[in-house]
Amino acid sequence: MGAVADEPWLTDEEQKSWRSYLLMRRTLESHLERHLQREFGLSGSDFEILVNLSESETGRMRAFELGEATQWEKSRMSHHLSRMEKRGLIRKEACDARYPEIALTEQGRAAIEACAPAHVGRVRELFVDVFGPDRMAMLGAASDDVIAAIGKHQHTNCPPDVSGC
Amino acid sequence: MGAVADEPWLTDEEQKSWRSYLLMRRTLESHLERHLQREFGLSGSDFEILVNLSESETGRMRAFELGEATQWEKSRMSHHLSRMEKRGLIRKEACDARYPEIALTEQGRAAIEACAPAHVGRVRELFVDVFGPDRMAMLGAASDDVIAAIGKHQHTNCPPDVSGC
DNA sequence: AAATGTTGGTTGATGTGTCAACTCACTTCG
DNA sequence: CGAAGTGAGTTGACACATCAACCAACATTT
Repeated sequence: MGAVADEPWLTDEEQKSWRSYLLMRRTLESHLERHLQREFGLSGSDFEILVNLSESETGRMRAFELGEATQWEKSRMSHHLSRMEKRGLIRKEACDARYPEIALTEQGRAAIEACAPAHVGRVRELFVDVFGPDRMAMLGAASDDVIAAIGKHQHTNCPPDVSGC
Repeated sequence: MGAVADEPWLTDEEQKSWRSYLLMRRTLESHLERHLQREFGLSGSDFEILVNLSESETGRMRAFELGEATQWEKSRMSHHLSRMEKRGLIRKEACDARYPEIALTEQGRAAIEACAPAHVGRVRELFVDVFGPDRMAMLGAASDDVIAAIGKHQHTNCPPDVSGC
């Protein structure tokens, strides 16, 4: 468990921060998720879809657009939209006779409007305000760097013939 | 969507950082998880259990200890250990005739030793080194603050009679 | 000693995410 | 025109997480 330079292992400092981060991530996520579920009967996934739909001008989007916005796999999207439709939160409308549009229902809009303030309030209280503006800005910048690094890694590390990249 | 002080909403700055963080978190997690799965046939959950077992002196722990270390629900632990046993990664040994011990098998130890360097290497390359020491230290400190805030919130916000807190 | 409670652990039902295979409308190329 | 291809979306099988109910061994109480 040393800190030899060309070994992949983390130093004690690094490991401590990394593990704090992992624990925070899990604790925050399950806390937010549980409250959303208890108080409003919505999962984090439901919330994400509803936010995207409610932010669009028309309240309707194609599944593909939702996929771009959320970065979900298409099959996850399909499954989840079916479940949400069954619960009356959205509706699939076959306008294009090929690519159905996903529309927010009354009930869906009511749900998102009811829970958004409480949810955002908790995000602010437990995360944004705890970080504070400086650390928050730094986190945003570092996050963008990590996203870029992963993107670059995807391209450099995958010769085009290798499957599944 | 303004920034009225006593409203819960996030400012544009805050929202940008928060969303970058969310995207980073998801991208990193799915990237690490997918590679672990592809290259070694292990899920992140498998990895977590195996790391804890392999770090213990004896290579064996009680399920309860694993639960404390990982913060999993006990039923999740039970289900997952059953699956891992079926795959030969661990073994449940009924020494105490009541609380079975979870032991690393040969195969389990081989699996964790084979994949740990690659996994840690990716964490370093894509996260730790991208953050760099300063931002990494800051993230660790801020994470601890968030964990503390959530802990305090749990206590202050739940009158003892309310169910499920 | 019998009744009760506590606690670590299991089980089954249900909702969710992922992968691979598939459908179907439309394109493109022969 | 017809055959192969493309791309959005669906489906089914499986792994997984969560919840509530349960079990079984120990502790406590009376």
